[in-house]
Amino acid sequence: MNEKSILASNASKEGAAAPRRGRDVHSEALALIAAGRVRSRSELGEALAMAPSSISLVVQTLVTKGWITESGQGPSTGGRRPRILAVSGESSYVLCADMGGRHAKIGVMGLDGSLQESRSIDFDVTTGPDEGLRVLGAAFDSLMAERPGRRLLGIGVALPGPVDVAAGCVDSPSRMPGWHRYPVGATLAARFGTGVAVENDANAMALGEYSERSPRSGQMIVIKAGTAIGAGFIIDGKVYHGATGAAGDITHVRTPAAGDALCSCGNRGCLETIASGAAVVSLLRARGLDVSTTADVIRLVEDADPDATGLVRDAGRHLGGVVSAIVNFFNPTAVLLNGVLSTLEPFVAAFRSQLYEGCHPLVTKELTIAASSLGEDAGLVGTGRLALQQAFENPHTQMS
Amino acid sequence: MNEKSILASNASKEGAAAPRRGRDVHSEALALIAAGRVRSRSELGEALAMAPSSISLVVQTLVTKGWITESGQGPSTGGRRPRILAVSGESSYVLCADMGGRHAKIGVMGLDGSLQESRSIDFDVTTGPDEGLRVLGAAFDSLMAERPGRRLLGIGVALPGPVDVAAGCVDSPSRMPGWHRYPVGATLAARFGTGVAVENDANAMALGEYSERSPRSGQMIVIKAGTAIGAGFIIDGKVYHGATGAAGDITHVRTPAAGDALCSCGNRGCLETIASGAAVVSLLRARGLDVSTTADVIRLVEDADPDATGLVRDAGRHLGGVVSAIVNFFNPTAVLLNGVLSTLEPFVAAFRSQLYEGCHPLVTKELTIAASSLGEDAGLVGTGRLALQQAFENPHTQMS
DNA sequence: GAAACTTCTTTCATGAATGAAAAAAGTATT
DNA sequence: AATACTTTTTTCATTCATGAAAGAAGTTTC
Repeated sequence: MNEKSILASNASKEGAAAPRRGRDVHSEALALIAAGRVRSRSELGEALAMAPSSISLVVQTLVTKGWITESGQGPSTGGRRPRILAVSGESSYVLCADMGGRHAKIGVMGLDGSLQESRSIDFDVTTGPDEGLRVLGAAFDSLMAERPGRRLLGIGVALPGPVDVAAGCVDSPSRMPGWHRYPVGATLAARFGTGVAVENDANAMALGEYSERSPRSGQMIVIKAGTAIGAGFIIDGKVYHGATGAAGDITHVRTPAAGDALCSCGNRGCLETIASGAAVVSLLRARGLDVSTTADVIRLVEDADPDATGLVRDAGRHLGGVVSAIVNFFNPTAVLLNGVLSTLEPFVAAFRSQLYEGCHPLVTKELTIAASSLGEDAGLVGTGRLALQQAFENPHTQMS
Repeated sequence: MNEKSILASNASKEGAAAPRRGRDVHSEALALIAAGRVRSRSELGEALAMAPSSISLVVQTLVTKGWITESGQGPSTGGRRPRILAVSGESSYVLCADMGGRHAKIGVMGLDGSLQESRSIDFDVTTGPDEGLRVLGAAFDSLMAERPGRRLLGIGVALPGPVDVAAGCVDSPSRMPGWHRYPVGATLAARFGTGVAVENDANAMALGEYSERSPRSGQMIVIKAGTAIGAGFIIDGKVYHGATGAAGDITHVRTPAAGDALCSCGNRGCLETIASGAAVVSLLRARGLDVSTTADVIRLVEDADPDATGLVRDAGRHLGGVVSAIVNFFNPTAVLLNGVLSTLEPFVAAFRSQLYEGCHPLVTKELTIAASSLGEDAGLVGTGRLALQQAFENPHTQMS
């Protein structure tokens, strides 16, 4: 009964018949057109790998529903000229947020998937969900107030803890007092009247990076190396969540170099106690330096402080050691580094070298190891994409 | 033009209209029935996640084409009794082989996925592919001679090295002189006139274990701990191969306890040098004990030899340490142990305990950690399944 | 033993996507 | 400018899979 009902609820949706499984052609078409990746029906046909006849029907419904319009003709390439398609709801947008421990980034993404605005706000996760979501809601309000007459289609939020995506909440977070199973998604959905996608911050970051890569295929691991360490894993274009949604935990892997240092998780010897930004800070303080945040460490390394540079290099090495085991087993197409530490060359270099040394040649042969291309906006882009995906799916919010 | 033609050849097949992309429902249904994984229409519906009505039609065509028959009724579970489905080509079979370094196992699998026979043959991988495949071919011949009038539908072979599944050969194996890119699949296909599936031994083992588990879902990692160490990873019911087909390498992960021991891969500090059966053998010899094979070690441990037991326990612990990093990241539903070492309680106990200690509770909460249920036949069952899958796919060899 | 569920299977009208062919709108060639 | 080719889009009958509802065959409860 259990299994069956789950299957049923997945398979059958809203009474419509036979939507091609796991694929809403209309959403995809809309996204492609909005992103400017296709301009005519025939290009859309190629992009979606569908028959021209089907494309014709899809475009027809999109036009009659008022989502797209035909806007003139394009240049001929030796035959009939294509009729240019464009989204009509150009003014619609989604809101996205990437919450950290001490501050958050919020942004606005257009239907084409472009991040139209990105700003930082003060945000203290330790004040609890009520206050936290109040602050976030107010920030969203001001973004919306700056866009009168434009429609909000959805919201995406990334949180720095284990996220239950289906329930839209965090589960047993280690540094988010009061947030355990607090209905973040439902709260925001009620406040703004739209769908809300909730995801882990590292996963969102991974999705963001993935969506910006040119051959959008393969398996990708994205490591967030900041004050804390996180990782996200993309397979088949989707975030891999694992059996209990806890996949991507890398920060509490035991590593010998960590010795007996006590970790926030209660265990000893976790990677976090030696390779995270927070770890470097406390190691530097132990050496008598006056640092209190990861940003201080960044400054020191940029000023070529030998102690700081050495510790950062060590951090990169230890991270590389742990990741190499995963890469060996997992054989991904790319490993990307993000987070503030990834802006430091010594860190990246040590990470890379450790990865090449610790992995089988067959695995590193065609492996891309690189620093993020999106930088601080990666998480925002990821949550934006999630929000768009959710907005396009199902009970289609009729556009203006 | 290039892109277009590729897309076209993918999308449009043999004039038929709208086959659900990348999926032949009839083959899958047949496979499920033959494998004994479903016994009735309704079970088939759950397994394929299709509507009962569709299943009805699929079964109808399979029956009229003579591939399956209804054979009586099953037990009721509180309602109408299911009508049992079974393949009609009961006499057809596939051959399978699991090649090791010093010997091989070969077997016969029926259409229902049951291993009808399993025997060991002498086989020395170092004699090279020509001789090796001659020996294997002869062994297959005798299995076939014992089954006159029955049809061979396909062959599955597992090899102890990195396998290029698409090409049907091994690529840069470390202990298989002369086998590099030798066309194993093509050679056997030409000799026996059937399709041949070639897979890595650990992957085959993983698939075998997977196919015998009750809720056939989730992500599963299977570790082969024998003279060497290998691992296979199943996701969505399929072997995960990674970007270059090298996924599952666990034996060359660096582990600090290994120190500077030189590994066969040319590197130092690999897990293999301390946690494999071969490693235990050489460590015992260094202590002056008279052992030469992993089987000797097994005997010693069964006789409660303290040295051997201690080293085996260490091996389990080190393996557990490496696997815990992977499990943390990957959050699978199950981790299974196979290989001769997995028959030793001290080994399994140490592995388990290390895994529980080294993993985040959120990950181990619902994690199954167990010794294999299939034992030595796991690889054989896996290759048999692969052979069946291949046989069912494509130009359907019309059954008798 | 009749009524009330359950489970399994089929019937039927419908939606989604298709291929084939034609139409529409160009460009290039004579 | 008439003809021949290209490219883009639509029309139409057809196939695949579906949901809803009914039918078939049991079990459980009162």
